[in-house]
Amino acid sequence: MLSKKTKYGIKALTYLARQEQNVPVSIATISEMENISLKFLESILLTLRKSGLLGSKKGKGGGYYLLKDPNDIKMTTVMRVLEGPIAMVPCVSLNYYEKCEDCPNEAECAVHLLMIRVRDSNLKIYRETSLADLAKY
Amino acid sequence: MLSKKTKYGIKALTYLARQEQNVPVSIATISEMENISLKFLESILLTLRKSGLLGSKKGKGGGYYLLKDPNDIKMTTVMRVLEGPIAMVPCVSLNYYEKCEDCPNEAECAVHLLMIRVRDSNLKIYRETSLADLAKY
DNA sequence: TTTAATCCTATGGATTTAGTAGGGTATTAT
DNA sequence: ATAATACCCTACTAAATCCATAGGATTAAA
Repeated sequence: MLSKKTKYGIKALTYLARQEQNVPVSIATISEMENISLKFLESILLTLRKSGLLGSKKGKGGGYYLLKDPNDIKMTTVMRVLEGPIAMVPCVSLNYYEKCEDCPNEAECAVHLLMIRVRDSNLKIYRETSLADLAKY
Repeated sequence: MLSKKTKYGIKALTYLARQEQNVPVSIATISEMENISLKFLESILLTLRKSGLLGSKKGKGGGYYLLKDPNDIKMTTVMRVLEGPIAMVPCVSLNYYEKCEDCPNEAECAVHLLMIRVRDSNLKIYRETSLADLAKY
């Protein structure tokens, strides 16, 4: 299951990508428009800012804004920041590989084999999908 | 992340599929060969039996065995039984559809759009992969 | 009748999730 | 300057899920 954190994070990013101009949007605005708990959203946007996807401006008229063109924000990045590794098991993770304790031979492991296929296909989708693609609709 | 339940379940099914003859194999045997906690495996095999994938034989010389040819056991079935719905959000689930409370319009929802793509590609993989495919290696 | 196996229920610790609460700090418009 | 606005940070919690264990009941073969 996708966590609400990720779900809300994607919604917020899309909302920002849909703005005509890239001016700061307040948390409160996004919270209202996308029906997301304000405080929870606050923590999510903080994560996104720390990851380098968003910039922020304090004070009156402040808020969050995208740091890059939506076409250049791939969903691989977004998913990794919000949801964590894309692989469903550590033994097929590209960035966070870990050997399974119980598994003597990865080459013969059915789970390993299956999950490599799943990882590759998901990776393909996330790589081919940008924030701009999702914001279009 | 894939749950251990699913991971162990797939391993157990593969172990059974790799047997020369389809005779009952005890929980203890599978547990040892695949390094899975016996009691946990027990509950998993019970689930698989209740779902109709496995048959069981009680008493001495008893154990679990596949009810169908491994070629006819698709991973869609296995994943749904062990891990639950394949969709990452209920609003794109074929079998367990649920509308999102917060989302006024699915057609414009970025999460919805993205997760449909993910669902479709995963579904394709699970449909095209049988237990026999995984047991080959 | 003994032994070996599944069947079933319950329980508990650990971890994660999805928030909530409350205050602190920085910036900007006026 | 100062009030208003918005970001920043920490801590807490209720609920759910995950992983596993325990113990007994039931069944069937030798």
